[in-house]
Amino acid sequence: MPGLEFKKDPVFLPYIAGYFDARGSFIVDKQNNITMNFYGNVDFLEELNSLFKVGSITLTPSSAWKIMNRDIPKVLDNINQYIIIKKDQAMEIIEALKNKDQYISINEPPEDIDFFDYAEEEWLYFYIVGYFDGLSRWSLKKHPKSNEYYLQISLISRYSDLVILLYELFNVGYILPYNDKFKFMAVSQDSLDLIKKLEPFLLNKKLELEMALKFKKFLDSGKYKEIEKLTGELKSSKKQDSNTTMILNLCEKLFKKVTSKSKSFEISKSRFCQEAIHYSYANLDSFKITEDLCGEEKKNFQVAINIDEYLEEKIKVLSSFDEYKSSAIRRALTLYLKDLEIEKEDNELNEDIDPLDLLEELKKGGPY
DNA sequence: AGTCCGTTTTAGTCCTTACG
DNA sequence: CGTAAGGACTAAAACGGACT
Repeated sequence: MPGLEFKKDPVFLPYIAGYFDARGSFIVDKQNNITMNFYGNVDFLEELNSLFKVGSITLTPSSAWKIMNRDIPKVLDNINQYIIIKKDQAMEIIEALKNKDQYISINEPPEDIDFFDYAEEEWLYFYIVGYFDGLSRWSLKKHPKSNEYYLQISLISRYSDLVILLYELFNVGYILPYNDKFKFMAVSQDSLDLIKKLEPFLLNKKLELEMALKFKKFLDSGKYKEIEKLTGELKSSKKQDSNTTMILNLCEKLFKKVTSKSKSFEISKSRFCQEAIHYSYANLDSFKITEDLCGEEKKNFQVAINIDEYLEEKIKVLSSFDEYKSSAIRRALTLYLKDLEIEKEDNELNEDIDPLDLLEELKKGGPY
């Protein structure tokens, strides 16, 4: 079978449709602007961009090819007939662009889709390859007991049919339940067999493929030191250049407090956490004796905090009393919340301080 | 094998700004 | 002055290693 090329042909277009179903999205904003997004490897996205000659590439926070409004049909008309998961959305968008509808509503894709309905279609194979090229994850691992190295390729999807088709088409791996989804897994020999079959068709996972082939070569010749090096390279290549956002896990109790406080101050949760870090840094003695409010509770709630270099430094200092950055920040939040309560009581007694001024000050920069 | 949780990566939305 | 590019922000999903 011939390989895939960036061409508007009946092999490539179903592939792109599969890719879009896996790693694409339609977004309609408040001004009714429509955006069609593709996420993935920059080089791959740039190839797409130059093939269709519309849209633009953005690099932060993760690389994406964005096509807006009137440009969308130039891409969508090519692949619409092959789209399966986002079919309804695609039709909606096409209609809306034609009729210049006032309000566009995008519905979630169906919970369940019978992909075997398409089993007769010759293009389904390329659709699945595209889906795989978009959504699969590759990593080099070392078995903790036997110290054997292996390549692991996984793909998580809510559509069981799709996962089963992948498993049946390539005749490798196994399927596991993953929360309310399904996880296709191929490890060791299975994953090597899989990439051998898919090698000519992978356009987005070129880097991963290159790594995997190198890995196979080193494994065959027993060069384990080289494999170690490769594992490191793979990890660092995956790392984002500028990681300015950190995600903090909170228990429900603390999350609710942070949410309501930041709402009443009309600042973002991120900003509130920043304030807490600055505050704790300025009050180290009290910080040291403050407990993490979440303790052993499950930490299922997430808050995003934007980190600049100053904040980074302060977090480092705070977490030097603590095992983890996260628990240090949770303690900082606990302290800040407690002291805000006390401050509030004081202010009610002190008429010299205008609470509105205090709020303004907080919005500007807060008590560092 | 399965769970937990700190951390990283990906996805989705909003907002400012540049530009015609 | 409206539009869209692109960055900023938020949220969700997933990873990975520890532990059992």
